[in-house]
Amino acid sequence: MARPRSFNEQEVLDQAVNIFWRKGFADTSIGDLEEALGMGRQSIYNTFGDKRALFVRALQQYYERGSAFISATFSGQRRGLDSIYSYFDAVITRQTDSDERRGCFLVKCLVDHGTSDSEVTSRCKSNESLLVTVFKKALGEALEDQTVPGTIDVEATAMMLSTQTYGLSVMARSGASKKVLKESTYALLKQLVK
Amino acid sequence: MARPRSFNEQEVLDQAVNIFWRKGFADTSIGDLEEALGMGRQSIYNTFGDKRALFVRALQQYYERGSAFISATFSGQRRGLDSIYSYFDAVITRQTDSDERRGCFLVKCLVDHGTSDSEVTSRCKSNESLLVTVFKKALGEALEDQTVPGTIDVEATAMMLSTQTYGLSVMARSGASKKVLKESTYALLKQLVK
DNA sequence: TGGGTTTTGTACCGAACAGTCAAAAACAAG
DNA sequence: CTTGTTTTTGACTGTTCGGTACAAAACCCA
Repeated sequence: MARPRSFNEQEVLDQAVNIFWRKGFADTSIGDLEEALGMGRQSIYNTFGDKRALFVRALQQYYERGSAFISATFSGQRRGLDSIYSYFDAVITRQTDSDERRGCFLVKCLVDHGTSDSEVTSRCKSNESLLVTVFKKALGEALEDQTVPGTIDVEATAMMLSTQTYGLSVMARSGASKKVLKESTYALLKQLVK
Repeated sequence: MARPRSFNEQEVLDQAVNIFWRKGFADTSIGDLEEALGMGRQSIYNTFGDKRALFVRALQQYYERGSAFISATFSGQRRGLDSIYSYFDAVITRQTDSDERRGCFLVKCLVDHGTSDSEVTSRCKSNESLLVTVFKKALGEALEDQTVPGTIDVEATAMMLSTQTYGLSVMARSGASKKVLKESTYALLKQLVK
């Protein structure tokens, strides 16, 4: 009945994440978006509303993929300390495999917009609490398996591992190599082993 | 011989840090700076050159103060694990004592500008290597005192503690309370004790 | 092939931006 | 008080910004 769209919405949102990640929200102009998304100005406004709404959509897509990734990593065959190891391995690989997209987009948004932007903080909080939850689950399993000392504070340790995840993102952003990040992470996890 | 300045340069730079920290570089207009710094537009351009130069000066001042703070903390009477504990205590207090200035300005700049801005990254790198250096020194002392296991990898552990410092800054930015940050940090440091 | 609907390209708008210019104001020294 | 130097004030400029209006183009269905 009508002219079909010449773009795929999810692919476009991926490109939006890319450019917002690289330049930040304020420094990304509509012209930049036209070029990066490969669509005209009016199509952008038709599809997403305005620059801000497009940003939130992009952030949402990134968040959903990240959550799925976390859930998948912690619900495979691995359990306990193993799942924690493999999660950090995957995170480090993800965060160092591209020269431009270093770190975590959620961390960038969080640091960018601080506590004032509820659209940003709500997604970051959700991500964080998911992370704490899966860490607690894995630590609980490790306690069952007796691979960690029975004296650890599960809640605080899960928080600490989340903090380390944030730290890795900043480290990656500052250009740290995969090797350094892995050694640093192993130095942490080795201390956990019983 | 001439009209004296009506402002103190260091105080003005502090205010510049404040507003750049709160709004980010791109979102801070010259008008915002006039208001925050309490000086006219032409005075800003006379004194600092342009917006970018002012930003770099502000960053530099923040960096110098931070470095002095780190050096001071690790050259007091405390040594070994004690100095590491007191450093994290001080960091956590600094990063949570104000509702607006949460986290670390260097981390914000690093995440903001990524690896592309050499003026930013050089200061962050300097800060990071200073931190790694003092952590290594403290861990070396702890080894002498036999308060940590002889098996630890000093280099990797120092890196890991720096990563944790970055992580704390992001956590603080996301609104974590002083209590949570302390518990999380203690969960980490307790694992280090022999 | 032609009508109806949606997408797309182009031109455009007021606002806000970083930065400049010139004149006025404030001081120190004689 | 006058002179010389610097800071300050405020108006101004060209550019870029996010967003809009409108018409042309592309497509589906009949």
